[in-house]
Amino acid sequence: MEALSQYLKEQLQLPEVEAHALLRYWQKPKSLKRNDFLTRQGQVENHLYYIRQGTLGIFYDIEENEQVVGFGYADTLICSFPSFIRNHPSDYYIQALGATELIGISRSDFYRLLDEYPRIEHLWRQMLEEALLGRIEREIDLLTISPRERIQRLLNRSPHIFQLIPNKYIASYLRMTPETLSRNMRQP
Amino acid sequence: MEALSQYLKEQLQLPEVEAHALLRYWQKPKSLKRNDFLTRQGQVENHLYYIRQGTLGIFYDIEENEQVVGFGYADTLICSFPSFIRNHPSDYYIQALGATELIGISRSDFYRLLDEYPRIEHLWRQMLEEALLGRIEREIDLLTISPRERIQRLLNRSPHIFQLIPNKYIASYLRMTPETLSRNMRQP
DNA sequence: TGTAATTCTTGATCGAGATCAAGGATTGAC
DNA sequence: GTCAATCCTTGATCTCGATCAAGAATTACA
Repeated sequence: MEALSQYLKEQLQLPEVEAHALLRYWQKPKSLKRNDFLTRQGQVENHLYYIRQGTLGIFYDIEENEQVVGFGYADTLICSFPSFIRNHPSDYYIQALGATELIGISRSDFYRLLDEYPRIEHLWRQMLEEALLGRIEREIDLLTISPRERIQRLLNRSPHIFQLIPNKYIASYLRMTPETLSRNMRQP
Repeated sequence: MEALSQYLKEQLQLPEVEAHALLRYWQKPKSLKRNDFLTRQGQVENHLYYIRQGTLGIFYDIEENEQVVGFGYADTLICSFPSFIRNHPSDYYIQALGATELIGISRSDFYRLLDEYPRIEHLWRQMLEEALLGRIEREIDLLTISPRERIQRLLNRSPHIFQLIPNKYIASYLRMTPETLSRNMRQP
């Protein structure tokens, strides 16, 4: 709980009162082993999670293939966003890539807090803006034609991913095969 | 102004008082001819625009190629989002694809209104959530391997685009050449 | 309306990345 | 710590979409 509290107050500049209100509800701890599902396809995502430790992958089955669309790692938030927002069954599934520990807040609690505390909504708005900017970056990554350039962009933007995540997932995330990633990682 | 007012009140459910406050500031009309720039690369995006009529393209130069990353059409909002949010020079440029008429609100006015009216911030938060969901859809579109499937997804999600926008732009948007788009539009 | 510019289509060729395959290196589970 | 499973690498081949080209259709604008 410490890390989240610090994250809210220092990183996100949320005042004490609001941080306290948020933290009261943010306490549904969950432990996952490698390959355990946090969220399954078809299931409604009722929680927003904060990752205490470990790494997770967000997957989407596309034309019968498992496609990686994102990762989660310590001290960030994760959920099947469309499902959480829309309260609909999730097209995505989220799986632990190693031993993982999370805490969650329910959608109803979360949205109640947004309505109750304008500063929390303000914070959430800012986080959404950031998330949107991230997605826009990601879109350019995906549109970049050469595999080598795509790798380079990810290396620049998120070098830590290469430490945390097995290459085969990164390859899928970068819209290429593990072979292509391997061949292009050697000599830059 | 009519259309925007109606859009705010009916589509977005914004109460009279807030709609009125927003509209007071939202009045910087602009007319563009085909190929005119709304926003140039390197220029800071200081306005958020509402498109009264016409169509626009959002472009990004990627590996020396002009890449289409989005479109704008009547009764929607448009701007170089990262530049508008971050107050930094824009990597994107926005160009009219035909005669276009817009009205804009300045960033400073807009953010002042967000701070002043929680309901406007609430509305903006909801719009950001929607925009984020749209981007997530778009990501899946881009990850879809077969050109034919990518076309199909866009046809399902935004059939109107095919009426409004010349195919060569759509091809770029769908990460393929005009030739490939043409060849795959004939027999489904 | 007429004409020039642009866009769309169809064909032929080419090449980058996918696929298939197999040996070697890491990793994880007990 | 051991052994099995998983992951990474390297090579050979193949395939789909890009590229190049040229003619037809459409659109823009005076």
